[in-house]
Amino acid sequence: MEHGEVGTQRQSWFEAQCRERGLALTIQRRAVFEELDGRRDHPTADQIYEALKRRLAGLSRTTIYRVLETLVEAGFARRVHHPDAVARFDPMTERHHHMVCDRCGSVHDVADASLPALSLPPVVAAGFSVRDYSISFTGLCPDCQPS
Amino acid sequence: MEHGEVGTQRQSWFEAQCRERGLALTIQRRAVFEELDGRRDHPTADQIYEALKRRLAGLSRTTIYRVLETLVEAGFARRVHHPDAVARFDPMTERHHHMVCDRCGSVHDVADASLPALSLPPVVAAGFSVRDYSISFTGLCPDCQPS
DNA sequence: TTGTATGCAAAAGGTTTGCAATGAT
DNA sequence: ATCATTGCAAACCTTTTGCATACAA
Repeated sequence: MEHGEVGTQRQSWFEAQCRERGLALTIQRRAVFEELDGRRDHPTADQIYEALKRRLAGLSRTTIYRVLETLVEAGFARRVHHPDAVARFDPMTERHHHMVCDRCGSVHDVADASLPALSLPPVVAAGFSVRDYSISFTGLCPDCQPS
Repeated sequence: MEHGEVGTQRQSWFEAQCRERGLALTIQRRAVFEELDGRRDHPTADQIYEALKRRLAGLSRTTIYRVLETLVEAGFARRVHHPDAVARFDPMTERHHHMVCDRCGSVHDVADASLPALSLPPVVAAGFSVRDYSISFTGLCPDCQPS
């Protein structure tokens, strides 16, 4: 399953995956996955919560934290590497890169096409096993450009 | 001034830089810089505090946060991009890369020599100005290898 | 002496935990 | 019916802020 599929397809895939792994399909899990998957802004737990609380009566922040943790453990999402002290989440689990704004902290996906074809061999330093890598570009986003 | 110089040389350089910029040379600033500069483990503010509190009677956590902020603003240190929700600091301001352990979160410097010579042209996507980049390798550190 | 930096206390965020109730299978 | 998951409340941890004091220049 790749990103770029329409929402319902991704959602069906998510549900099938959960059933396969014995993860209960709760309304909350469906909603958090759907919300995260539909965003490209690498939201925080609180942003997910704010986006869903109207729709899901009685929704708790605690649940958001726990569901996000579950999604990460199960490989449906990743934590974004970020300089600020707030956890941000990314629904893209395939290798890709980020542009992080030094001023506002926003995170943007970097289109692979704009990058030179990188095929970095994993660095196997003494005792490390390397699974993947990700490049963080730093600088200023469009909104933070000095005028 | 490059990393790898002996401590006292770095310290003199730091003090000269502060004078040049009109930054007051307090005992706390000296101590935080010295402590951070002497570590390769990308410590949190609290780890710096714990390391210094015996030596500096009455030292406050608040000061550590403020001094680290000052060091970052002045270009003496950087915030490390990290998936956890705690700020980590790095005394190496030159371009370099990291290996982040998926399990324990530890951050290790990746020796440039073990990397293919990268000379990535900055990605200038629509409206972004790119200042630098850093590669995060992910996987397991020696301590977290499955036996 | 002047103004910046520190320490304290308190507040503000962000995240985690215990436990009872709910809900998915 | 059973076990996992949720919601609540409270705790915990990290970071920030206001203000008076202390200290570097």
